[in-house]
Amino acid sequence: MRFMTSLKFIDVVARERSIRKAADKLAITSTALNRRILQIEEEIGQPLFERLPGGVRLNTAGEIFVQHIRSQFADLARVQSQISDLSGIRRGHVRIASGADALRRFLPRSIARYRARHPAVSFDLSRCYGDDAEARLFSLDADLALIFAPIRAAHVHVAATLRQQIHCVMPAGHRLAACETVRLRDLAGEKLVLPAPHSGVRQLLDTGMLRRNVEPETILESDSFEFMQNFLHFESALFFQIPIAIGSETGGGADGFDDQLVTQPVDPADVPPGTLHICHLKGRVLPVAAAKFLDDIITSLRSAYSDDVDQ
Amino acid sequence: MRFMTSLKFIDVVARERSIRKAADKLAITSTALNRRILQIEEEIGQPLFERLPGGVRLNTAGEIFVQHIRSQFADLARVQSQISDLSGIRRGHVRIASGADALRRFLPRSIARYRARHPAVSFDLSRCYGDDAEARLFSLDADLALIFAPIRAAHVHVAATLRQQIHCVMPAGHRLAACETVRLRDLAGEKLVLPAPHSGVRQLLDTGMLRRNVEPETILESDSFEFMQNFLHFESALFFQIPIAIGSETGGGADGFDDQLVTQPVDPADVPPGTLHICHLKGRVLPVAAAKFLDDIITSLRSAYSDDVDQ
DNA sequence: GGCAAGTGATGCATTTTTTGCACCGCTGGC
DNA sequence: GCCAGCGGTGCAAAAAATGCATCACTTGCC
Repeated sequence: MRFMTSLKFIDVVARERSIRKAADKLAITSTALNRRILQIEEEIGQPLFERLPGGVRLNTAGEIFVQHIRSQFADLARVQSQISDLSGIRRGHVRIASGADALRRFLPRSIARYRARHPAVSFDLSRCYGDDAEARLFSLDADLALIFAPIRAAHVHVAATLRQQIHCVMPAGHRLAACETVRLRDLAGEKLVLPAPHSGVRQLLDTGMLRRNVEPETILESDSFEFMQNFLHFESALFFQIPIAIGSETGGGADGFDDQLVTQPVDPADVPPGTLHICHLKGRVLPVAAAKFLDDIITSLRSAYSDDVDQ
Repeated sequence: MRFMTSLKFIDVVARERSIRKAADKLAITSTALNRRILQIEEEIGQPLFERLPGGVRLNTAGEIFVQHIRSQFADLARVQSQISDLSGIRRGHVRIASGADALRRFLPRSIARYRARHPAVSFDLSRCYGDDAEARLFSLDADLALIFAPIRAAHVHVAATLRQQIHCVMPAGHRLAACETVRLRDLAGEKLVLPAPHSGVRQLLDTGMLRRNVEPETILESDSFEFMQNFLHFESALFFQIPIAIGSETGGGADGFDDQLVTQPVDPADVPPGTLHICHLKGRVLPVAAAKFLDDIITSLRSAYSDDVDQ
């Protein structure tokens, strides 16, 4: 897209906060890049960057303009995917910002199923936490976000939500495996592996523990499901997850999940269910591919979790 | 805006439906223009125009792309006005599509008042009827529209409405000038000058006449207020208008209005009040200047017509 | 204090891109 | 069957973008 290069350049300079670094990245000379920026600033009639000794930084006008540029790029992508759709083949690129929960089992399966029908659609998955995901939506670096945490930003539109009860994962044969639900008071004396402090699961747990006045024995903190899962092979402990991360939505719960581990729901009276939010930027028209994929995962969630899905 | 020229070119070609005509308008050679178009079509990966023996025409992909281009231009204008606003001076350009009613007295006064505060804002007024106005909003050739007619298009957002009773304009000393309201049955035997058939006033009148079974003696049809007004100096007749076209909102009703003419409201029992719609394209973020001017006219309408304004 | 390394800006020669001219092939109307 | 109008193309000239060398400046370090 030759007619967008100058704008792309400005976007990169804004991200790199340096003309020379951006020039390296764009494989041109810093002088060429510098002059393009000066030219556009002249056309706009105002500088877009503050010149600092160590580089450049967007000023207020620049912030506004770069936001405009990004929305133009996103809109152009939408237009292209819409045009490609005319020829019958759905082309496009869907960029998803997701927490580790949905990224683990749900999204791989969903994307594979979607791609089986539309092989010309490519995907971009980036794992990130709530605030990051919202920021990525806002900077138009992501089309969709799946966040297991409260939504704070006002400019995010929640297309669907999925209620998820926290589950406790333990070695098969653990004494708690027999109970129907796990109560927090049962955790006394158990060794716990907790998720990272900023994760949605952790925050729900913390609130519950505080309320029930339970002081857990935390032996580890990790934001890696794989790590926790494998750790339990060596030392008996408990960790926590939500069903969508375990992949039980295909039924059974065994489905490829570690044979040596079992999961039990934590009692909702102790820890209330959290909410997975599936969202995109408010007011934005999504590219065809992203919009259809969004439909796709909502219907697939509904078929798996029916009552727990809201729109 | 050098980085938008190629897009502007495509827009003009789409409007002119001819590369050569567009090239004339853009003051370049047809070959240069032709090649720019071919280049962009190649970058898009699909042709945007059908080549006909007598020129070119947008194909479906082109329609989508041109709509994108126009929204880009509108958005760029918004960004520029927003950036200019940072420096304290409000710059910008507001394009208004309006019926003759509001264009006559209300808009000149409103715009002059606005420009007194913001001299760097320029305006573009185009008189057009309901459907045209909606089309202009959609093709982003207008920011605001003031239409005294029902809104049909779904993509139009109505920011405010103003109820307006049809008034009857007659020579001073006319026998009906004494009545409080004009009933349709009083019009029997009167010579009428009716507004153009597609005008909102005319359609309300027609409905009322049909219902009351009144057969008016129509001696003229005109869509020009000036014509009708001056015609009454030579031949005694009646014509119809809404208050906003007469300019009575500043109080009194005389205010520069023809001394030899008086206005009387048509009885609402015979002809229901119509609605002036003040609208813009749904989902669009208006440039600062347009948004503020919109606020301006809504508050000025409210102070003049209070109860008849809805938002 | 001075030096080195980093930044953005600028003059000038070079390369790349765009433009204009002349011309082609084609279609529709007279 | 010709003619006017259309879009498309080869080639040379004009214009724009680029790269190199260099400047002015700030910061951190010795």
